[in-house]
Amino acid sequence: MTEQGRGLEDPPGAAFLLAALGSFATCRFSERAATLGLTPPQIGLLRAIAATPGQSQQAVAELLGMPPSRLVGLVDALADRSLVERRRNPDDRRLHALYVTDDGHATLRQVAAIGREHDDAVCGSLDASERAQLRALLARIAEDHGLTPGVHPGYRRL
Amino acid sequence: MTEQGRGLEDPPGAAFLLAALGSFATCRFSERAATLGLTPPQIGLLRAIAATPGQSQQAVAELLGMPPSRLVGLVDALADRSLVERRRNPDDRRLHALYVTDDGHATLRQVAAIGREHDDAVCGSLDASERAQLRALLARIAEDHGLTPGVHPGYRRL
DNA sequence: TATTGTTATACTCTATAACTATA
DNA sequence: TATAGTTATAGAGTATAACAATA
Repeated sequence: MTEQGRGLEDPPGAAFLLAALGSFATCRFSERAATLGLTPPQIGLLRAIAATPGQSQQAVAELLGMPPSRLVGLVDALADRSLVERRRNPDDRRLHALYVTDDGHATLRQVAAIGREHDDAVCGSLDASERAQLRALLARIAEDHGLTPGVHPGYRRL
Repeated sequence: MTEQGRGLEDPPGAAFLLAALGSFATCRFSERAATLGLTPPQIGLLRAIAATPGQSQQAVAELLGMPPSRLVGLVDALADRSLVERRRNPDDRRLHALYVTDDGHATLRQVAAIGREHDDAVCGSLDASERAQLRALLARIAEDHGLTPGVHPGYRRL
């Protein structure tokens, strides 16, 4: 998506810079994720399952703010690669509890590694104190708008 | 697009916060743009034409980093609403020079207004000095990566 | 009848490549 | 033949709604 803020010559506002750099960062992260054969949504789901193991697909879909039908394809892709597994609940066979496998946890460690590389690549021009400052400012904004920590808001409906 | 950075519980890195807040900001800006009947890409194009009047479609497409074929539909939409116009070059009738009309300039003033509202809504929890600090940090990162000032990078190929 | 997960369908956005008109 | 713009086609990603299985 291409979005403009103000004048091409005027100093852009913080919100426009946020949108532009966010798009840039997402694009770059997507490239790194591809080296693991994963897409950003797949990684988001894998991490969500690891954070809340044993939840139903509907519960995880709710946490991530996406329709359950979308989750199905994402879980399929991760399950095909044995990174997660669905376990039927014997007490209520409608429910599919989601778990990360050992392979999935190993992949999550690789994900953490590319996340650090990504962070260094994006914020390379800032020293440690500046990066902490940036993190603090961004975290304040995110909290102010009620964003779930660690969850990408995607383009969920309001 | 949904992207995860690190753990849902670990403090996310600055790059992840950037992606998450950028997506959030884009979504919110898109809503404001809709009140003008415009999409973010249309606004980006309108602003680009205003910044470089009389350029060919190919030149503007190059500036924005999109294929010329994509520009056609965007220009059509803006031209249908008389916000921009194509003027054929009599010396080389293949060229369509792009100009913003008076209506287009009036719309750009409305765009500037919603841009300010948007900036206030997104950064409302920061005081003026913090917002300036944030802008400075983000501008450094953007410059470090060679982003064209005032132009949203979209998802252009590398 | 209500709920979980799944599938089917349709729609939006975009890129690639073919096409036209001018040169 | 080469270039500017346009149109056609196809693919990715996603939401909505219909459906099947289970309660």
